Amino acid sequence: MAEPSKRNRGPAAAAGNRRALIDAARELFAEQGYGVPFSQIARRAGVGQASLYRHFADKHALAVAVFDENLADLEREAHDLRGFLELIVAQARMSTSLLEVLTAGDDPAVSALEERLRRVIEGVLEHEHGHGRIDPAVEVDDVATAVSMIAFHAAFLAVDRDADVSRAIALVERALAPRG
Amino acid sequence: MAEPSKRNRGPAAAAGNRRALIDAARELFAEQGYGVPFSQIARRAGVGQASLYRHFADKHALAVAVFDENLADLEREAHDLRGFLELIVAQARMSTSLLEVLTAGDDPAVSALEERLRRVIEGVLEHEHGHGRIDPAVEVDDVATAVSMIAFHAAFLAVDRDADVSRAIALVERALAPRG
Amino acid sequence: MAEPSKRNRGPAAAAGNRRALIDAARELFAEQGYGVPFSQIARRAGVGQASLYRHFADKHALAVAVFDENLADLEREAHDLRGFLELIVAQARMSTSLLEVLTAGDDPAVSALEERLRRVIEGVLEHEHGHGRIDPAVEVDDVATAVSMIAFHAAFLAVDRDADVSRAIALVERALAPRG
Amino acid sequence: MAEPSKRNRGPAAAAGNRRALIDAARELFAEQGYGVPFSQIARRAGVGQASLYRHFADKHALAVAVFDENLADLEREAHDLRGFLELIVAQARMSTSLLEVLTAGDDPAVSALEERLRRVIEGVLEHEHGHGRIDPAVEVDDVATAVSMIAFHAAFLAVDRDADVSRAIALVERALAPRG
DNA sequence: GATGAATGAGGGTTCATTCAT
DNA sequence: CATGAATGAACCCTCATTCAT
Repeated sequence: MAEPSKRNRGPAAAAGNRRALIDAARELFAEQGYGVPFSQIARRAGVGQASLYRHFADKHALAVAVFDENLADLEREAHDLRGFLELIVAQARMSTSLLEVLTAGDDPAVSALEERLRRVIEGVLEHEHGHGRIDPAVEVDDVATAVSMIAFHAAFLAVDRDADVSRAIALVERALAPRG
Repeated sequence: MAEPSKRNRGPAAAAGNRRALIDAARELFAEQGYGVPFSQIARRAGVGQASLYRHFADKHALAVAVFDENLADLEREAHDLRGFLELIVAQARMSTSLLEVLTAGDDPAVSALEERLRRVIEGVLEHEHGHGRIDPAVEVDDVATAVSMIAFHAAFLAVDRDADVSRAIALVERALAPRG
Repeated sequence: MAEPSKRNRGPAAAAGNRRALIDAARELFAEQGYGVPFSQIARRAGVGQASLYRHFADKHALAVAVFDENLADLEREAHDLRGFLELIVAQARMSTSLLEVLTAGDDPAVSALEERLRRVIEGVLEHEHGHGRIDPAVEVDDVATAVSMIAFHAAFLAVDRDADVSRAIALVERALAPRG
Repeated sequence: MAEPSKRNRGPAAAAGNRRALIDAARELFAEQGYGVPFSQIARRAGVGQASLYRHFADKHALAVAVFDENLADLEREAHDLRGFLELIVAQARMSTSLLEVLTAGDDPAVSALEERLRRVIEGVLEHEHGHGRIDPAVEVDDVATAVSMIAFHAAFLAVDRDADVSRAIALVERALAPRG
């Protein structure tokens, strides 16, 4: 009675299932890395295994969906360089294992995400150029490279190394700073 | 007797087997990533599976052995900053999958390797301070962080993105350069 | 209203659905064998899965329906021995996978089909006895056995072995021919 | 103590395992058809699943091994036409599901088996031509076709239809008999 | 001490079937 | 009465690890 029983809640469950799957994937990728069993994601989401396959053809597709949400956060919240870098680092530390996924293969969905990331970087550059905190010669590709470096660094660090993260952010800021 | 067959060449083969295993592991990690089956490494080395276990308790131990040799190369060949960075990048691109292994867990063997890496960095710093290409305020930890960043970046890039690598090296050099 | 969409066209669609399902089943059994997923048959027919279940309780029932239509063709078109055998062979090569289904179990629906087949054979025998091309001692069961043999032979041959088929027909004709 | 325990009896078990697997396959193919789960064959043989894969890459390879033994029986025991046909029929009824396997694809191993079958047929033809029970014009291909027909017929019949089998043998004999 | 076959647990994937809409 | 998503059981296959020789 209390429990509406898990058995076939019908198509109405579809949207909720999708959300539960993405959330479960985000958690488990963070806890156990990208190698986490696909079946475990379904179990954590409280969803049948076949339903997982219906929503996401493979783990890659799930990773893309998680990254898509991360990117939406960036688009909404990142404006100045410092805030942008800190958000990137925070996301990388949460979604460690996604990074390796996004670099391999040439999924058009991934390319689209990269394009959106470049757009965010452009916004940051414009904002900072106005404030003189980034050298005028710095291009989008430079920042994109810096983002990649700092994200991987943060992702693969042991969890408790905040000092290292600050150091990395400082290095990037110095690399992009206006030159005498 | 007539045949010098593969079957049980006796203890004399031990050293050669160890070499063959490390070489096979290096190749296969590069070709197929860290996930390569243990059995395949033994086969490539031309060695029985149980012998692999005798020499290396698990894949982690093999990764450490490969990384140990990489470090020896660094100790022998790295002197100036540019050369050091280029060698780091080259190693990272060959032994991509090792990086993630080394960051997880706290194996004392890995800690020892990190200590040796710091020693190499110290040497580079001394060398460069004499030439004024690195800011005097830069510490070993700064370079260590930069190395981590650039190594991961190089490791996870698609194989043919040399331009990105150059850009990353330039960024690091700028971050470490003497400040006006 | 504007859209005559696929969604629930009401009871009127029932007959059309049945036809579409049988056609889809015939095609897919031919293309992929009897093992084709039930869901795929529904999709090819452009019908929901549950509707498939409403019309046919299981794959066996679908196979019977297809075979039923094959038999109607035989009843309509088969008169002389040669034409009969050629039609049998053609059907067997199209509906290969049905044969094994029909032989297993003792579905009364299948028995009814077998009875109809015997009736067709009787017609052929009468026709041929008049022309002296079949030995008077040949019984319906003899022809039924020959039909079974030639049908299986044709069904399991590689698709391009027409010579073998002709040879098989010739063998059957010789076996049934009047004896000196 | 009584039980030597199943756990890793070592390489010595290899030959015995191979035999057990072939025997189990023969039984299960007969009982449940070619669709029987691969895993079940391993269980029936009392062998780990991976060992099954070591010995036979797939079900097809197992079927070939079973058929290979059948053929050895034919080579040893078949001489006159009647005995040959009866043995073929008996084998087909035991190894029903193998027939469909052998007809699909173009495995060189299967081609070799077919060649051996032709050799057996040649022997039978020579033997019978001496006794005048087969028409001189009959070729190896004719008999091969007849064998295929009668084997499939026997294989797919319900188990208790001996009368049908006799009828089929009689038909083949008549088809091959000397003509007035 | 080296060998390589045996083991069985575990993950990926698919399918028949059910059921809320 | 049609729809199509949800379910979980079942199968295939691979792998790390052990152990008789």
